[in-house]
Amino acid sequence: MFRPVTSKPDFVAQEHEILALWRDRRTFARLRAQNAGGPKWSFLDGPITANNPMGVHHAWGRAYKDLYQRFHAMLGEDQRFQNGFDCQGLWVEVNVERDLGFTSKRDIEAYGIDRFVTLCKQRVLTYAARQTEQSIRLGMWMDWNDPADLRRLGELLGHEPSAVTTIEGPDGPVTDTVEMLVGRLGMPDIGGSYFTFGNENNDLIWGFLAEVHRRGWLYKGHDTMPWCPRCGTGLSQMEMNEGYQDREDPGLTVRFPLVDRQGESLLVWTTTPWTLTSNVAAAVGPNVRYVKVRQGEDRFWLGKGTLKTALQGPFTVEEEVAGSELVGWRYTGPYDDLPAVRSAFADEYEHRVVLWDEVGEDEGTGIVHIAPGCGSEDYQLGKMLGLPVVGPIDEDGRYLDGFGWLSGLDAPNVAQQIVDDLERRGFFYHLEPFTHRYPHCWRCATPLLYRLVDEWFIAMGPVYDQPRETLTTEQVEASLRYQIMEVVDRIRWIPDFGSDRELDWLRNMHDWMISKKRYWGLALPIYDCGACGTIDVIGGREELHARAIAGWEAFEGHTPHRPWVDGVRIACSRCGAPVERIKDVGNPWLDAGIVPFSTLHYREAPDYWAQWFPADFITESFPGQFRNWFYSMLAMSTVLKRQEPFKTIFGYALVFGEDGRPMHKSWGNAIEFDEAADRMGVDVMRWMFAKARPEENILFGWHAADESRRELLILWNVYAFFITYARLAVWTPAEAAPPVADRPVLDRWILSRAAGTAAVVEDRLRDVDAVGATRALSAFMDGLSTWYLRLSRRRFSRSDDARDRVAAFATLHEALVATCRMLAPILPFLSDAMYGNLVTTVDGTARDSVHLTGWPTAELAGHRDERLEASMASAQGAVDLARTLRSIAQLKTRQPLAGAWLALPDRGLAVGPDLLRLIADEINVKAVTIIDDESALIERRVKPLLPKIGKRLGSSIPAVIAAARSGDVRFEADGSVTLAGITLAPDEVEVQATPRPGTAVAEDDGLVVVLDTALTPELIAEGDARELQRAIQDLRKEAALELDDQIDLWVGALPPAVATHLPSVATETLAEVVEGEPPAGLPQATVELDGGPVVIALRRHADDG
RNA sequence: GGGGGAGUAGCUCAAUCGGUCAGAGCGGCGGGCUUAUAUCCCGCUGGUUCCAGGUUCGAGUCCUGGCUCCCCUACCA
Repeated sequence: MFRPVTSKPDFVAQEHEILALWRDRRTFARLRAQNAGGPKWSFLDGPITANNPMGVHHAWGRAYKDLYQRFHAMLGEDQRFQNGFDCQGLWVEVNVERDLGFTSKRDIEAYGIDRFVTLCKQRVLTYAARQTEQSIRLGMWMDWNDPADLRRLGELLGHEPSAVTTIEGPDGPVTDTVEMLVGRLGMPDIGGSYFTFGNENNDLIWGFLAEVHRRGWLYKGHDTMPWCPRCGTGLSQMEMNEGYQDREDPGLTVRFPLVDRQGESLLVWTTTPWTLTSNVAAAVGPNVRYVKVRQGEDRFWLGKGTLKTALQGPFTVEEEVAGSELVGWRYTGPYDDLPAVRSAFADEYEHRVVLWDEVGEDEGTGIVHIAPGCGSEDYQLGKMLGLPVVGPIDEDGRYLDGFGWLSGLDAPNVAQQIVDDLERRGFFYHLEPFTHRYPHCWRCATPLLYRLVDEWFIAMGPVYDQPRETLTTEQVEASLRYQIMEVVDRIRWIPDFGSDRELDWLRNMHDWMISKKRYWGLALPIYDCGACGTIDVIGGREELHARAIAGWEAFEGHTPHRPWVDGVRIACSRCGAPVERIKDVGNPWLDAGIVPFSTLHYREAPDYWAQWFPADFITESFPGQFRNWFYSMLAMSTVLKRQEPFKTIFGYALVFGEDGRPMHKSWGNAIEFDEAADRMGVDVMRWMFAKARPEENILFGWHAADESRRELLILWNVYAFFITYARLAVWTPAEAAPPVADRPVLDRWILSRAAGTAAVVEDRLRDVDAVGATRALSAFMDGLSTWYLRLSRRRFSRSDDARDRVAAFATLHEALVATCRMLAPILPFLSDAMYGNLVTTVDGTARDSVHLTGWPTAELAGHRDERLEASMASAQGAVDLARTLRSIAQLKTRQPLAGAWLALPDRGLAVGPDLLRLIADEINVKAVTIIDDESALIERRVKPLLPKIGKRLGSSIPAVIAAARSGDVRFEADGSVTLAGITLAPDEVEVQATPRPGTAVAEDDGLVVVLDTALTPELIAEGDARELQRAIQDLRKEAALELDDQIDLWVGALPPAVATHLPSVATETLAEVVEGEPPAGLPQATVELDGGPVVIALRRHADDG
């Protein structure tokens, strides 16, 4: 017997029960064992940053991951399920700093890098544990560590990292120091999630960097780069994107007095007053005209096109020249007296005017302040012209020594002091706020500065100014970016615009800045010899050991992180001098990019790697990843193997609040994952996610969840109905049922629909189209509930025909089980809860989870009957039309009518007696008759199929359409038709029936229904009987009686014609009619019948008397 | 600043190769069915398909220009 089922399910509680079942029965482990050795489908998990609890935006992507892994598991495919965590990088550091109340890198160094790095590791372990729990709650089935183990390691790490401890692995216990166990997480002997801070991960990146160096693509760049003064680090091009914000800066116009032209000055505009200390030149444009203007005693030079905007007050133009005329003029800089400037200018340099193509007149004065120490374009220009460089600020954005009163001040905050100073010394001209887009640190929102730095880069190779297909092999060999593009071409991008985005990024990508002047991250294995300038790059831990000349003992036993690895020295490969590692750590996208190698055991098990590489599938949110994970994987895989790291990539957009804005705590539209899981349940969430169009942002909120839940409740109610009546009837699947071919048309229809849906959903999911899959599933569930079940209810509840009843139960059972299997990848909890009751409780030999069953397409295929499905669609259309007619005629569906007529479009459909009976029942008429186009009620109409004839007929189309509309048609013997003198072949038109004017009919796309609206006394009496029955059922419901309670019924005086129906009404309502007046106090009601009001009353029939 | 995409009902979105009447869901209003249903069905309401031109027998769809929004990209001083 099935377990009883409530009609008001608590999905959340049920999900927790299912989680417990999966755990107790080891369902996931059994699934993997079942599929072991099957065809491989390689999924690679993009690592989630283990730095905070998981958000609902993560849940969207992780729902996709789980959906497709479960689906492919149902196809019997063998998979890797390894979960991954991203661990290293500034985002973790920033949070640890915040916890400690630190404000600068000096705080970290004073605290101790070793303790700081340990805290970073602990934070990662803490949130890895938390995210693991949340992912389990989401229903994900992945290979990960017991969260308790991660927490224990984190705790031990804080106390005694070198203590030896033991952890349970898949093949037995593993013993090592705490620190090394943490470094070995995710390796085969320990199992579970991979962590990008792992030893193997770092080691393989070293190998990658050594290879890059071997090919000559690694270099140290001296340049001005965007710099975050709070984080004390440069930003790579990848990181620059998020942080552009509108910002108001001082728009300052200063005067640079000309040395050789007494009383004359250049006017120069800047939005970064702090860079004025570093001015070495003023640039003019070759195609810009310059004028000298007089204002009072002053003479100013500026671009002609900027006169109106740049100058304040009245002026007189005295002279006009080309930009080239100004070149070479010497001027006095505003900060020439500062010691740093004096020493930079020591070899006789003087400020002068230079020519630069980029100068324009859109903003400012047409004369550009050039400070090569404070801007990268300035730097390039300065390099070309041999200008001195004055770099004014340190890592924290403070002025260095040698800048007089400015030394020690925060550069971004000195604008007002500089203005005051310039004003006092006569350099000031005008100040006006200026709003522009300005880059900010993506991590801490601090406005960036441009700072002179040494950083490490991977060269991307030249960009050729020619179409890619015209490149020679030599050109491609010389340019990494084009090699990556070739790899991109071999990947399927979904949605397909992804490919263009990635190629666009690669075309515009500058050299990849991989260094960061921070603490927690990949230790770059670069050894830069101070003695001879040789650069050695170490390709792995073993190589480091072999080449170490000092410090190895102290390092041994530690993970390859700062500060421990910093103490190891090697001998320079050229001059033999002892060399230290550079202090920088690596760009964190290196960590994630190596994952297709490190997690697949590229180094220690090449055969295994070759089986799983490239991945068949990855999925991540598109925004951002083109230049991050996708890019780094592509770059590393191209360098190491010249091969695509994944074959298909599915991208999706962002999760927004229900109000269409990004989720933001202070806006009140943010929803935490845990809260969503507790209140809406994760299946509801997963259904929303699966239905959402991936290329659009999803608007996530409680109302959307309610809509989603309603859909699941429809299914649940079908299921609850089935269970209720199967229990009453004591039916189980063991009972022999008639062959499907012998079952009623509705049964054959719903099973055909199930078969068709399974095929469509499989096709859609294989094609990574969850939207298409959910649409097909929604349509199927709707048909199951509102058509199949609604029309079949009597067969379950009170059928006299035992054989028919068994057919109904068997059909609905099979349809529901098929539904569970089709829903399993999307709704793992609901589907398994229903399946458990539908199958496991009654069949001890069946698999005990829906997730262990295979995908059902093949099993259902025999049920498919597409012709029947099309005919049923017509029947449904006919019912809709009849309802419309009833509504217009104000005849309730309860009122029986004598008959209806039906005309079908000419589509070769067969609506046999079965379907006519079904339509008749549904619209409550005695009989439905098919009419043909000879009937007096309708006439034939021709619908020209425009897409077919349009090209052939051209301008005569309007006449053809007009003729078709007016019915001016000649039907030819061969089936062709003539309209407006033009003959159309049979396959160029569709012949439809349409109503002749003046009859009571409804029509839709050739389907015509005519309703006999005449009421006879017999029909009215029958309608009254139905009304009476409904009132009794209402009253039963009101009295809260059980479905199978017998009742005593009192009915007031009825007209004789209605009274004849009373016995059947009594049967329907399980009533025994009692004569006389009802006892007082019983539930009663008044029914408005055609013959007048009638009072009814009832009570539960006493069991024994 | 450069490049790309999108504008369809109050909201979220459909509309096949250019094809006859631009449709759903949600919302609102009215009605109906129902002892599976907090479901569902029917009807009504709601549209200058962003604007202006053009191509075509025919344009939501293609072309040109404009407006608005989004995304990508960018240190123009």
